[in-house]
Amino acid sequence: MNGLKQFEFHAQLLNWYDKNRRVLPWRALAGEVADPYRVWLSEIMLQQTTVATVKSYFEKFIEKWPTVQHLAKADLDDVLAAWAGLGYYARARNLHACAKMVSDEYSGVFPDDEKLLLKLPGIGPYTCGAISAIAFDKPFAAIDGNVDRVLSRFYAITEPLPASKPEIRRRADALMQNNRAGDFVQALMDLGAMVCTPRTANCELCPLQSACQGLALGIAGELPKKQRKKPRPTRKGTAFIMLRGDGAVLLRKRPAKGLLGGMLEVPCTPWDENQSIGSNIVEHTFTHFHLILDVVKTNTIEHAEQRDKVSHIWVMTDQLATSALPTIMKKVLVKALGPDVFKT
DNA sequence: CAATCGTGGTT
DNA sequence: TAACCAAGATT
Repeated sequence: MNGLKQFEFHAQLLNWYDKNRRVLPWRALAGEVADPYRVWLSEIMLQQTTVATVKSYFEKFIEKWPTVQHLAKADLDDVLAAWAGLGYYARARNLHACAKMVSDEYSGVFPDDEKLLLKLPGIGPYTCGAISAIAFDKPFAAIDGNVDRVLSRFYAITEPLPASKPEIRRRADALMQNNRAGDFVQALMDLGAMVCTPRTANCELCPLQSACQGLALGIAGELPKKQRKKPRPTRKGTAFIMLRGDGAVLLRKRPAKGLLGGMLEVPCTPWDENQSIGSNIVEHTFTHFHLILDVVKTNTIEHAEQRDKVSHIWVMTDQLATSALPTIMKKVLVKALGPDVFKT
């Protein structure tokens, strides 16, 4: 970007954004400033999660809890139940904790100071920047996976992620201007989502093509470089289905933190790599391991009582659809009770 | 810094 | 089809 005439990155990208504006439930109309509550809620949901998946959850949350105060007053179990299926359940726990802090310490008004935003649970560097720019129109960068990719290509950054993060951060900060900060950060992400995509750079469609260093060097499609991820081990276990005479099924609550923290589960043996199991199985892939569970019906409660008795609860099967059950446990229950148990 | 933490879709 | 990816945060 040191040619005779500096490439107008900002203007070119915003022009493209205006012509390709996407309508999303949480996005304000042109010229309007968004509601910080909706921006925050959507940004938390969108962490490592696709737009298509988030839409229905966002609408459900807004309907159930129209303001941050409503959410603050909710029971965590209800928030977890509404979040069920969306994954990364620490987000739901932090969401609720953050709502309470905003409600109690900031009178229900999200602070527009980035240092204060960063202190709130679940708000890290990306989400802080996104809220600052989108909700408060402040010139703070919001660097997500899209921005990593777009800027790695535009500046031909060949150092692999995450080592290249500091350079990407410097580049992104340098691009921010006071004018239309929220639109600009969303435009950069939209460009990565719609044009400069992971497998295909689509440079012929890009408003930045004339100044893209990756394109000029013919390496845009190869960037950003990343280090390979470790292979996932396979763990196994047995899930015990216990049905009561009235049609209730025995569940238990998982510990408040860690994997599926605070969510409900069918009582299980521990999940180990060396368990031997039967053949009535369901499979599920988590971020860092693959799981195979054998689903066994039993009448003896001893299996469940090996661990914490206090957390066990009986749930009527017609209530399962609105319970805080993660996807793996829905698979287990469908395997044991049939697909109709989650029909509304 | 590297590991942990879900799920569904795409190639 | 196995790998990769998605508007990351936390420890």
